[in-house]
Amino acid sequence: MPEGPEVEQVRRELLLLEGQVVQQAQLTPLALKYQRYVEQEEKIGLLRGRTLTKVERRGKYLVWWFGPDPDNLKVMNHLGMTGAWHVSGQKNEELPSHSKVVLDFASGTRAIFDDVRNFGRFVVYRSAEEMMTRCEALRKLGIDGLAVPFPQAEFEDLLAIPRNQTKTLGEVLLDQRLVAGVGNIYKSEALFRARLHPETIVSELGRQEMKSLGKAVSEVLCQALESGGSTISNFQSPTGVEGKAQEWHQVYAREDRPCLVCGTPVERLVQRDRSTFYCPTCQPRKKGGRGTKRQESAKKTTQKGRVGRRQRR
DNA sequence: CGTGCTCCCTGCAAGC
DNA sequence: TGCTTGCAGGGAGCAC
Repeated sequence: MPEGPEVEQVRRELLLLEGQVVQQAQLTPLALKYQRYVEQEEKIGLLRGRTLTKVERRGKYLVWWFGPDPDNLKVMNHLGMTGAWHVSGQKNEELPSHSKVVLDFASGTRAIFDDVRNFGRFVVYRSAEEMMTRCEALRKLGIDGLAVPFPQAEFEDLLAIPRNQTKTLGEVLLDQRLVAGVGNIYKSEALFRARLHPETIVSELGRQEMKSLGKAVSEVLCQALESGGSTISNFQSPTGVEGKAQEWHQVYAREDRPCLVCGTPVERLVQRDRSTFYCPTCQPRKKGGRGTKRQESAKKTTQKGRVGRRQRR
């Protein structure tokens, strides 16, 4: 699943499209089976004839800017779990099986948005203002986890606000209003690097621990970007470049396997329906920390690799 | 303002 | 072997 570093990787590979003019923008027949794209049917036509002036990343979102007016059309694009862009010069090739959006540029370049699980988004707005009004999540994003230097003071200020004080570290790190760009993989990796137990309550953190946490988040994300992102299960970059970040995952998806530092079996717990992997030895619970109340909602799993989940359908 | 719950999706691993 | 079940995941939208 693309997190901040993977989305940044995608952005960089889309940069070659900047300055190009859209000849045609279409939704695929498959896309029109979903309400979220039917809503875009009319607006996507507005892209024709526009120049793509910029592709920027905000957290895990890509924002596509279309000119000529700098405050002209904007596209909010989220890759969700399985969204991927394919860029090529071939227009006669068969589309990937879950393609949703096809952008043809005057240069002959074609960009295809393919999204297997359909959790991604591609939403056209008439202006930046409309986008920021309509897309609350984008408006509320916290600091960018990939920012260099990492804004540590701002990070600590955000941790100090009331809604964050009572959360566990595992919960708060996934909140895009704190650090935008952190996902489930780098959440576990950052906690491991900071040697902090995922059930630690934010208010229990000392100055030094907040510093380690910010540093760990920043380092994990930046290192992932340098390695070209994690190529895991369903993430693919536009040009098929394979990331190497998964090669240094210390705890993620390593339940029951020995910690690479101390050999203790890695454990997994579930927080807000998301798995968190950690080493119980390297990331000990805080001494004297209360926090026992929290264990109810963050139950440790009993079966290997399976979690009891709510029933659906 | 906040929290917590449900839903969106489909490939595929696990279980029978 | 072949079928069914349900997990994986981030975010939107809703009720309260």
